[in-house]
Amino acid sequence: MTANLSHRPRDTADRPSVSGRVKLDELAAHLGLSKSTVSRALNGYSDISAVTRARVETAARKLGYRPLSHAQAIRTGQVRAIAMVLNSDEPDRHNPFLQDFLAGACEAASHLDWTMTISTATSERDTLKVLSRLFEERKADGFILPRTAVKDARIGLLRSLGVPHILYGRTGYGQPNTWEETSWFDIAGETAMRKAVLRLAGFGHTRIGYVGSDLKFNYSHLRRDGYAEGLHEAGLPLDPDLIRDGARTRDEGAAQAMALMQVEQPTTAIVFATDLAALGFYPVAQDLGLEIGRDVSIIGYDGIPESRYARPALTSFAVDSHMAGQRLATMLIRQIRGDDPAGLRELTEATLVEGGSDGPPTRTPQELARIIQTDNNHNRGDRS
Amino acid sequence: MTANLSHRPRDTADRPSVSGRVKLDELAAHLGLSKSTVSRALNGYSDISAVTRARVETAARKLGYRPLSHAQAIRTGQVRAIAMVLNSDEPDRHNPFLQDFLAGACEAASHLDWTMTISTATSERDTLKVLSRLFEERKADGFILPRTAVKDARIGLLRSLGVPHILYGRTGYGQPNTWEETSWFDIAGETAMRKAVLRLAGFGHTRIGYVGSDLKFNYSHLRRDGYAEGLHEAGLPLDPDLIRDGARTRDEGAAQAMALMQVEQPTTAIVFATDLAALGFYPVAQDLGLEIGRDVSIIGYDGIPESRYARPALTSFAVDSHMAGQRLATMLIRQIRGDDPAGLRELTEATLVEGGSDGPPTRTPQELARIIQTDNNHNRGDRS
DNA sequence: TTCGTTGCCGAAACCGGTTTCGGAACAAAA
DNA sequence: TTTTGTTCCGAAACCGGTTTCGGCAACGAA
Repeated sequence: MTANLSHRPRDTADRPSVSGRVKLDELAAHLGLSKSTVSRALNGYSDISAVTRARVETAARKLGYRPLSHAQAIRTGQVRAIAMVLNSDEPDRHNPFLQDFLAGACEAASHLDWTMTISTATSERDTLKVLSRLFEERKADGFILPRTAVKDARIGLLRSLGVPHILYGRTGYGQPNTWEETSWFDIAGETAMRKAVLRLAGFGHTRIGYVGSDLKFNYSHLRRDGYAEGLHEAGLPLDPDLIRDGARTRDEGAAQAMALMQVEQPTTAIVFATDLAALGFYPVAQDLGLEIGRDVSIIGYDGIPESRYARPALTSFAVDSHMAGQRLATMLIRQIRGDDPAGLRELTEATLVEGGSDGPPTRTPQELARIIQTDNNHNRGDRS
Repeated sequence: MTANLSHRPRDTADRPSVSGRVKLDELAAHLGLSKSTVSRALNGYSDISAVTRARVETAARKLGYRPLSHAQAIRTGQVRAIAMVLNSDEPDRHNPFLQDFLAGACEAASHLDWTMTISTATSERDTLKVLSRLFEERKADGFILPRTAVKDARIGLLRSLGVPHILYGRTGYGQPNTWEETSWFDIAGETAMRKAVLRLAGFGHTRIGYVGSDLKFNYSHLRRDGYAEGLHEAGLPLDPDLIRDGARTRDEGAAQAMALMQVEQPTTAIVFATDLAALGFYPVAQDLGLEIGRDVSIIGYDGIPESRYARPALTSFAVDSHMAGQRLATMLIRQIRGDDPAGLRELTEATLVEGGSDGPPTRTPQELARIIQTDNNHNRGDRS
């Protein structure tokens, strides 16, 4: 094996390197230029003549020259990579949108010749450690922070370290100006919730319940506000008993919805902060003897694919994860390149996707209560 | 605040650098050693005395020294990163397991102080380009190739480039020794399919259908073989009419299953190569007036979360994506570090998760045909 | 005492790019 | 003709590590 090596002729500069890769040296030698000139030509310096630049560029393309990113990084300090740390601790972590989101982010990053590195953590504290390590080793130049919390330790850490970052979601609910200089991208869940209430009120519903999500996340507060605002606009009273929070999963959504229905005056409609919680309501409704879309109307939020396959299909406000990933990646890269973080903010809206899960009320709360009472006795213990 | 700085004596090497980061130089100066000694001490060279090594290690820990990965890479040629390119073109790309898989892979990688970079492509050709770029710029030292096809262009490319890679799934079905020197990790879908048939046969079914997946993927062939083998072991005849291939999505699964039922002699049980296809059967069964688990038995494969929430819950062979990611990452890193690829192979099995979707047959094919005939007329055109 | 060894460390080259700086060539102004 | 600018490029420093190589002590053996 090694015998080959000793027999090999002494290499001259023009010959492609052993590894097959063309190096800057070799490209320069091929062109009869110095490597500094070639480098500057490729990086758009203005002290290179137009003809030389053109020559260099065509030669680079022809020889397939591709600079090693880490070799560039050692001088420039940038690895041209952004990162995201997922918390695999969450109970609702089975996010079917992850691939869409990543596709959007990677697409945008690739387009600018950047890459995306991801990592996972098993807790909030672990997340901070992973973020630190990733940046200290310069595996990434900046971070996308998904699932922002009301009080989010990640933001403080990265800000104190001076590391570029962008939030997917706002933060600091109730503490104005907390995210003064932070850039973010978000989808206005509050607007969707407001519209959901108005839609239901437009159908004629007057008792509209709300099942919210984990209040540690910022979006939960905003969506609840949107629900309240919708009621206000519709001229309906805000009844605290109709608000149930903390439904993170399907089962928790089912439990909270159940709590709204098994009372003297059940709601005729429910707005869910997440599709997952809304989907949890389907078996519950069946057990209670209620037909979704007729006896009781529900609206969800997220637009997860499963909601399209529920029967009836769930009316929901769909989020464009692909676009979110794309915007976040481009905005983050722009920030790393020097843009002012405060200027990098965007708020978009979810789009309503109509299903068959909502419509005009067909029952009064009293009638619902009666159905639930009788039917619940029948089916009790029927399920595991 | 900054006043402190100006009063400070002209800096000797001991002071931490401006950026806050401790560099190897500074660590060495702090210790009164040369940086080469410190580097060798940290990298486990044998020509460093035990006491010196210990001193270096504690100092490094205390000062929080963390080498820049790209600075190391320039000399070592390794960036300590593995990558995976997802094809976001697939119709069944909404993989709820992605996060589990990534978590497993990242966990294993982090444990060895490696990282994971991901990218997406929009077609098969695009995938090849992305792989090339990623490796040429040395964004990664090796690749995990998910969703192996029977004829997989990615493998040829990476092999010809001499790039380390590992397959998630086998390849080269029908062409023995194609993947001679390639390392892979896979879950024996064929075994699961065989067991599924035997389970159904054990229940007393004699007409067992099969709905397979896209034959361009290697696993589709293996699973179909497993189905055939199961029939053989059970002493049942293999009827080509009971085999339907190419169901990539829910809807396609529904269509193929429908084709198995709307005949003179419907099957009393169906084995699905994927849960997604099996879930597509639920509304179909309802339309046909059949109760899943009684009138017709079905078994799926994958163990996606939705199958737990179907009613009745889908009996399925569950795949441990987290483990898969973990094994693939560790095996790939081991390969990059010099292990023989041919020795790095693993085959595990999926685990049966019982739901209520299968059981002893309660109808003969003739009875099923009659039910379907009448009920189908009733419900025709009932759905959008 | 002398001559290898061996253990341990420092100096310097090296990796593949980027960036600074100075200077040659040439044109325009004095 | 000399001076002053421009334009454009090469030499060399530089980034922060890793690796090679040689040398100095200390030690044991002759």
